[in-house]
Amino acid sequence: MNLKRLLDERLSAALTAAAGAEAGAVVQPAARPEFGDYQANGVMGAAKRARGNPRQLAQRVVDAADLDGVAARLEIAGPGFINITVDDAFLATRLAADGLIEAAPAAQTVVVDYSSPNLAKEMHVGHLRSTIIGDAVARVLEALGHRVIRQNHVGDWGTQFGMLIAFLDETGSDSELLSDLESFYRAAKARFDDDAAFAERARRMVVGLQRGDADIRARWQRFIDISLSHCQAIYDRLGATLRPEHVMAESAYNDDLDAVIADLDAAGLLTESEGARCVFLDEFTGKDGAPLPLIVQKSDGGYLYATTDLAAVRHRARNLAADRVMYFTDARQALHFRHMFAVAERAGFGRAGMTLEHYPFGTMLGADGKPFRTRAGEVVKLAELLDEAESRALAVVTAKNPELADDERRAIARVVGIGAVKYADLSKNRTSDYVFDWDQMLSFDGNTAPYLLYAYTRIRSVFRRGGIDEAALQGTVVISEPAEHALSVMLLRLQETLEQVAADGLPHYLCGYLYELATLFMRFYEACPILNAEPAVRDSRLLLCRRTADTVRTGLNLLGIETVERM
RNA sequence: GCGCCCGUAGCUCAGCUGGAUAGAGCGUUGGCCUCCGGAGCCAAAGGUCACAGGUUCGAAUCCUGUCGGGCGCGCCA
Repeated sequence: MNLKRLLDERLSAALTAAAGAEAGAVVQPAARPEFGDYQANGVMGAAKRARGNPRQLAQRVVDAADLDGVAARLEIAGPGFINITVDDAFLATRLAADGLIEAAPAAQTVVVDYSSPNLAKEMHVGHLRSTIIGDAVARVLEALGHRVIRQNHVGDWGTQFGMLIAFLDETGSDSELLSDLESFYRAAKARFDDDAAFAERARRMVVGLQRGDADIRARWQRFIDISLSHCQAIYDRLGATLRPEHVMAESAYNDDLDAVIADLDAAGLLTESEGARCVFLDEFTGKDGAPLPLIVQKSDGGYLYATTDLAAVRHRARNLAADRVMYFTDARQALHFRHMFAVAERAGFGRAGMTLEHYPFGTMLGADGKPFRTRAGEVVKLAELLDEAESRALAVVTAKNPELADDERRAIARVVGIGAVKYADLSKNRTSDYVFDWDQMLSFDGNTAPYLLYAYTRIRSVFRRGGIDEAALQGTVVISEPAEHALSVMLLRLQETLEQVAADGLPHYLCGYLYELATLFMRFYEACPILNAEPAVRDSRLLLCRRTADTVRTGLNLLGIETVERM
């Protein structure tokens, strides 16, 4: 149940009746514990509009509000706030009756476009954010009952692939070099720059590729398959839900591009400029106020990423019947997407009610504030980043728990290390750049994956130590201590949090929620004996433990992070 | 030149459609294991929310300007 929405609806109805005009109660989580659990801030504004006294209006709202059995107390405070304390019996009932997550009000078909690496090179840290943020949002949308269609718009087309195919010819597809696409690319580039004959072969490959030459296409496909298998290995390690069937490569739109141009032409949007075919919209200008084109066909006849992106919009509307398309890409592409969305709309590539939404994020920086690189100044490969995360985590786990068996420590280190990297990224809101810092993310304190995993293992430990069969626990929670009340309210706030994540595409709301939940659990744990409590209290507290564990595990899983039973 | 994003504690970050005394973690200082895991809990110190105006009952949040940083602006993606 979305408790926040329930309170908001009931209080808004009362406020509208009392004020004689449509008004929202504006319910939010309370800013401070002494204000209760939630607060309604809408009375002051409504009173202002009605030229009434806010405290008197607040009193009428409190009198009229239909919250019997939901709120234990409604208190008017300050200039006209209504502070809401949720009823303990109500909390107990909901915790017993409700599942963790329920379907959101209106189910949609949502296309989530994320990861989208360039297959010419190996995945590097620049691909991390798109992959894990997009994946987390996709999972949350699914959990809320939406139909999610993942689209991995990989780059597999263009001039650089001619060079790579030519080089593949020389080295063979079982080449050692291919295990490291980054060096393969560099070696190919060196050949291209140094050897005119090779460069000529590379150019012929490009032409053949575009013309659909079967032999060249087959060789291209071989390279793509190898590169994609590298990506899949990374996805599997990262615990991303992306699978081969989600790949919808640029090349897949190849046959649609002529039609895109024709459609743009038919809509009267096409203009030729300096030999290229462009779309000019009045609201887009570039340097010195000159009209900014969206170039859809180069002067040599070749198509561009804008063309492919437009074809993708068309496909997502017509064939996938999307209601909402979410793009998770680098913030530097913001202008491109705004531009492309506007053109798509003018051209009628969308469908009624379908929204195109860009979710940008910034560059990953090193501790020095410069783009995150190796000491040698090279981009950091994702595979190497994950190796380091696991080895650092293993060192910490070994230091903390040397008595654990070697293979168990490795298993824990994998979950903790990968989880720490993902969580460090997911927990930040920044649409601008963010600082990647090993020490911070593996410090195992504060708002980090290790802290949450630790909280989880402590709960599991209670069940282990007590020899409790958690599945057999019965009855309802009985709330007596403040720490139990605070924990219970927070447990019920998962739903509103997930709906917020789905609405805004910001997984850090979920991170913040889980951190608060874990903190409240730790307080409860310190304040309230569990196994040593008298039987009725003990069972109630065990129920709270079980629900907390389920919530933390579910929340972490929605972020694409696994849990461990001990660490 | 124009546009987008950003500027919150020494550092890394929260702050949800404008709400009450701007919150966490790290670091610093000081407490807490006769009790379910001390990778924990409690407390203290630390802020002209870049700056200046404006809007209003109320501004970190909205508007304008200034300063500072990042990024983008025709055939790469």
